[in-house]
Amino acid sequence: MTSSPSGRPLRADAVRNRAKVLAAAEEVFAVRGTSASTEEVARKAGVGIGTVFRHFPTKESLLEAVLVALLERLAAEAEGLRTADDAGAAFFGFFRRVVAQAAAKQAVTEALAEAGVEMSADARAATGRAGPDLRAALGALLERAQEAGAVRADVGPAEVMALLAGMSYAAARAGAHEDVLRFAFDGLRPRP
Amino acid sequence: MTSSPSGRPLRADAVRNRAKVLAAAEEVFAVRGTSASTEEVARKAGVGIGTVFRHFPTKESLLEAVLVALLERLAAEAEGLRTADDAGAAFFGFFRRVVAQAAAKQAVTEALAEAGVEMSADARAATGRAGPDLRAALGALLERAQEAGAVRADVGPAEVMALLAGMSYAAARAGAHEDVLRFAFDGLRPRP
Amino acid sequence: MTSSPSGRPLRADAVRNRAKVLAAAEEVFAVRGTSASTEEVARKAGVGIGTVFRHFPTKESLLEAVLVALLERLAAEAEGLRTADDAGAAFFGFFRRVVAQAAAKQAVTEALAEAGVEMSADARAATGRAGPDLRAALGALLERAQEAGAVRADVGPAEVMALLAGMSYAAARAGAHEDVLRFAFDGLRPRP
Amino acid sequence: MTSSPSGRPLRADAVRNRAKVLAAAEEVFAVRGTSASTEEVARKAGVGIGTVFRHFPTKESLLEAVLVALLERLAAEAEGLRTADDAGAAFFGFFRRVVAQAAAKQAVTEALAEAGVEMSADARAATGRAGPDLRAALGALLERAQEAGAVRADVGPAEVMALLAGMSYAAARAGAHEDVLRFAFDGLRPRP
DNA sequence: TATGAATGAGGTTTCATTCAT
DNA sequence: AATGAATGAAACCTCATTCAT
Repeated sequence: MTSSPSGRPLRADAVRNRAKVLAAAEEVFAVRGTSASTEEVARKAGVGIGTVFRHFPTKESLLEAVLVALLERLAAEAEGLRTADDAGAAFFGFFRRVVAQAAAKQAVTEALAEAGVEMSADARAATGRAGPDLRAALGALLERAQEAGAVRADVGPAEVMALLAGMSYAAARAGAHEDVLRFAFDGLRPRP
Repeated sequence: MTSSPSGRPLRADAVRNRAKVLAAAEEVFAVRGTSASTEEVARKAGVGIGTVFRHFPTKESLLEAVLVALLERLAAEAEGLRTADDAGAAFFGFFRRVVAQAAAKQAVTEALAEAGVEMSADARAATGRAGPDLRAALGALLERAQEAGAVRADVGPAEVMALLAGMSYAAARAGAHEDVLRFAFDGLRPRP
Repeated sequence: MTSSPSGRPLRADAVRNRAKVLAAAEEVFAVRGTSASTEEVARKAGVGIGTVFRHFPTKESLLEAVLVALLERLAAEAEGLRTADDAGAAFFGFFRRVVAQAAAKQAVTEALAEAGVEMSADARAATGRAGPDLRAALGALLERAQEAGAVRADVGPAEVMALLAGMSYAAARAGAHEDVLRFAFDGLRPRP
Repeated sequence: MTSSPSGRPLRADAVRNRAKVLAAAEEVFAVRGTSASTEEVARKAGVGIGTVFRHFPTKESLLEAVLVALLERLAAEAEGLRTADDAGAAFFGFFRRVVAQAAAKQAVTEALAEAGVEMSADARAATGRAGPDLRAALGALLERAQEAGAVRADVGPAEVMALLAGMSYAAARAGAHEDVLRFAFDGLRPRP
């Protein structure tokens, strides 16, 4: 899972440092935006600037890694809800939690957008399996919720992803909260 | 309205230059993102870099001016719909057109987010009257649509602004279109 | 002659600064080798680092400009000797002076090598007309010296350029002087 | 002869590694120039970067070792020709072969220049016995060639070394070959 | 007023060297 | 002894901003 570009497994301390750098990057980019300097990431991680570049040879690759990590976390969370008792609650709850995270971490929104339906070839390459994984897991939640009658039948996973990205953006930037989600959710429910 | 930083009215050619710079900035930032260089804006406008900084003393002030211009345009459009015959069509049509614009110009999304409900003091100072103007005009459209029974009564202008920003973002980044708006609009309609 | 990339003539002060930078670069690279830093050149020239990069957008382009300047100077010198009375003295004297210069400035040798007979397409593009100009001027000197019987008839300009480059290198690095040129010159004279 | 920096004799595998590193350095520096990274040498040698620095504690010491190895090889070759039948052919043949090698490996030229007549104290310390050895062996070839009447009597070993370095440079950089050597050799032959 | 050359802080990236494993 | 991750100084280059022309 965590292996060097040469294919060999990383040394234990290298793994630790890689994780420290990634965590620091996530936080710094969330707070300061993606234009924050790599040097600040290094400082926050408590490592030398050279260490950051050993693990992520360009700033872009570091940004990508942050996105991938976020997507993987979300996909895992969705995956865990696949067998929940109440399919509707699982679906809407997941949606709600993603948006809440986005309100705290701007990067989440960008990650969602990148993972979105019609990705560019570049973005697809960048996020690797993480984007498709999330879409698949979300698709499964959606399907079960539809079967349970909690979500209308004429919605597709692509539309849900787009709504998710949009609501996350709104939460992060325009200060939207529960109030706004109410309407979005009503739009997804079967018309009475 | 168009006056130099020193407060004096601008000479005719200075007014023309200011407009040229603004138009160029709008295009350059739309295409290249806000990290495009001021120099590129000057080149596109066909003026010297010094001229750009004479009219907009910092890059940030130039970005703000672009936002304000966009907001003013949207507010004017909304204003023009205030007396439309079909209040529901006016409201949803305006929403749709804003999102369509956003799909083409990323800056629109950012402008909407900045104009959003609970703006920071900084942003408020930056966008001046443009944000409130848009919110007021949109509020009027909303109210009339609600009176006409086209939009549910428990929505406020703040929520609409947030939805607008979110859907614009989704359109610009995640490739969402009409398909997604369908659900958002259904969420805003009165429950049958 | 000295014009900006955009084709317009440079402002007077810009011309002065360009010359200062070029002179500084010549000296710094001569003393410290081509791996000397661009910052040192800026310091020596008494300008900011940004100024160096405004005139020469990459370090490579600065190195090229130094080479070109050297080649142009040599070509001009050779050109001036075209009508000298004693064609043999003109030829050998020029050769000698070039080697003496090379002993002081390492860059001269590199310039000669770049200007040499079978240049790569890259180098040709880099040195522009400067290399061919020098070869042409040197060729003229050679021809007249051959007609005057001072140089053997079976030497071509390409061989002379190669000898020139080689002797310059020897002078600069291995400390060769007049003693060594004696033999090289004897090799170029008609066999008695 | 091959001992670690600490003076102790090396283990057999350490000797092998030292040789691997040296061979890799020779090739890498020949192809990429002396600014190639130490890391690339390590990669080519198939060892870790730490191993390179264990054997050659600075990059400069590695470069020196490459030079010394080249000089030793040339000195050995010259040594082997000391008793050749045709002293003139031996001398000129050796000269020719050195130049041919230099055309392929830039480092040869630098090695020759370093080994040249009036070395700096630094360079002398660096190349150790290798420079003097080559000069001595070349001097012997020269002397015998002079006794045989193949080379003029007024040339000294210092001048020959300088010519050798210069012609090697010309061969490596300016693409000179046999054509140019003809004239250099004629310059060394007795005037008829 | 308009121009664009000059400035220099700051960003990304490389690499010789050190040191824990 | 060998490894390769960590280090950080220093390189190249960009760009918002200032200022002489």
